[in-house]
Amino acid sequence: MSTISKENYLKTIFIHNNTGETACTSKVAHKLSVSNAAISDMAKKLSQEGLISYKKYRGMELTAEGEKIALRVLRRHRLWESFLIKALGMSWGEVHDEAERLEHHSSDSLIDKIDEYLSFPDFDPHGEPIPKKNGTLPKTPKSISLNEVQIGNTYQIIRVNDQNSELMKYLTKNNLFLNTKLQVIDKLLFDNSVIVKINGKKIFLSEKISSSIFVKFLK
Amino acid sequence: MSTISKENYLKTIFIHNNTGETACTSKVAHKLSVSNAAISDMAKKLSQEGLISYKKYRGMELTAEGEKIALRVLRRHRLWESFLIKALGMSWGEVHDEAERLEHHSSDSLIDKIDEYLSFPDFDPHGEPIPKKNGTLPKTPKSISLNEVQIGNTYQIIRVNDQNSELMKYLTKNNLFLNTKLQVIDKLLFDNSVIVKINGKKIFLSEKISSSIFVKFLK
DNA sequence: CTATAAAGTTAAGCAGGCTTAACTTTGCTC
DNA sequence: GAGCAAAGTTAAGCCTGCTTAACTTTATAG
Repeated sequence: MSTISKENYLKTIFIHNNTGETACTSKVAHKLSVSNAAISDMAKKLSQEGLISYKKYRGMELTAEGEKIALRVLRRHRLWESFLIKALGMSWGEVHDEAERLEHHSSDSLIDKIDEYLSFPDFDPHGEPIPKKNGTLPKTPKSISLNEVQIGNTYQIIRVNDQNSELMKYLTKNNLFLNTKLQVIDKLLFDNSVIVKINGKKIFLSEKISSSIFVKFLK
Repeated sequence: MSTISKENYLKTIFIHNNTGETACTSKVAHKLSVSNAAISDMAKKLSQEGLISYKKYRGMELTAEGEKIALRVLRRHRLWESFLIKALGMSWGEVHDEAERLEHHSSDSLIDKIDEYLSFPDFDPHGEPIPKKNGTLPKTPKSISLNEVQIGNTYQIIRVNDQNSELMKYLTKNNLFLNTKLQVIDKLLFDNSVIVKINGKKIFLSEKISSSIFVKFLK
């Protein structure tokens, strides 16, 4: 049986796998705010159910079956976020936590109605691809993190990491939105922070923040 | 702490209390699809938390504190139902089960946004009053059950009991909506069923169904 | 007033999803 | 390749919300 907890484990493992790495115990534990022991425990169960492949001390990877569930949860999450912003005028910073709960408590029929309401979008308001009903994931345009940009160039924000409500609120407060254009003024090597100019205004971005913002090169 | 399970117990007790009776173990158990033992168990806990008053073998009644929580859940449920119908075009029969889950997983802020979207309605699509943010309940117009009507008279449906998705689907299929006008053709005393005419068409309604439909006298 | 059925309660136990504490494995440094 | 810190695992146990089975209370019929 796929419970709320299991859905969250699978979703988190998917996101880790998706960056190329096998999901390791402590990272998943940190993300889910549970102990490492809880991960080992659940890894056994998910493995037995055929949802992940798991070798002790070697991290976790989703099976096709597990990925299917993860994508279904991700679809729900991203559609809910999109819907709450579009239909109810909620803000970037509010919707993540809300969607984090709603994603586990909506019927397929409801999710499909939301999808239809939004005209079957490919991307959510953070620029993340929304898994389709059939399980496919729209192709994400190439992007680099704001950590890796070059001084003097101009870029456009095409994706932000939707992992943290506080971060979202901070971005909103500083006029950092999807599609915002920015010029790189300076990079401070000793702390990996970046200084950018948006609409003529200089903004300082710490490594933590800039690494959550993904851009494409403009000029 | 108020958990999902406790919210459901309180909501169910409220609905029973609201009809005038103290909520008895077996009725609440039946409604929640759990054993009587589970009710006794939970009654102790809710009582200890000051949410209900409970004397063994004597049923349960909400305290002011418990009623506050119950009304908050009811508000969420009825606003969600209204919203799903209005914003997403879902049907009477679909929304109950959906709202039954969503009511436990929405922030106050989200619920208030839904309330605003709907222009702060007093009644939901079943004619049930929607508790206000401040905990007050809009006054319900006087109504009688379709069981108690008199042959020959004409009535208008002003409320239906939203307890069962299957019932809702049945009503929809038979053109029984809120505000529908109907004429009472006959009542069969031996099984308490009723025969009514709607738009010139005769419809047979069993006791179970007619007792869930509430009407006001027209002529 | 008593017998009895119905309703309610208690006790023991289970499953899920955690925790902490103790232990094991890994992999890196020297 | 020995030693050690970090990462991971196991074991025991807790809490919630249920279950079933056995028992108690209540209400009612005669």
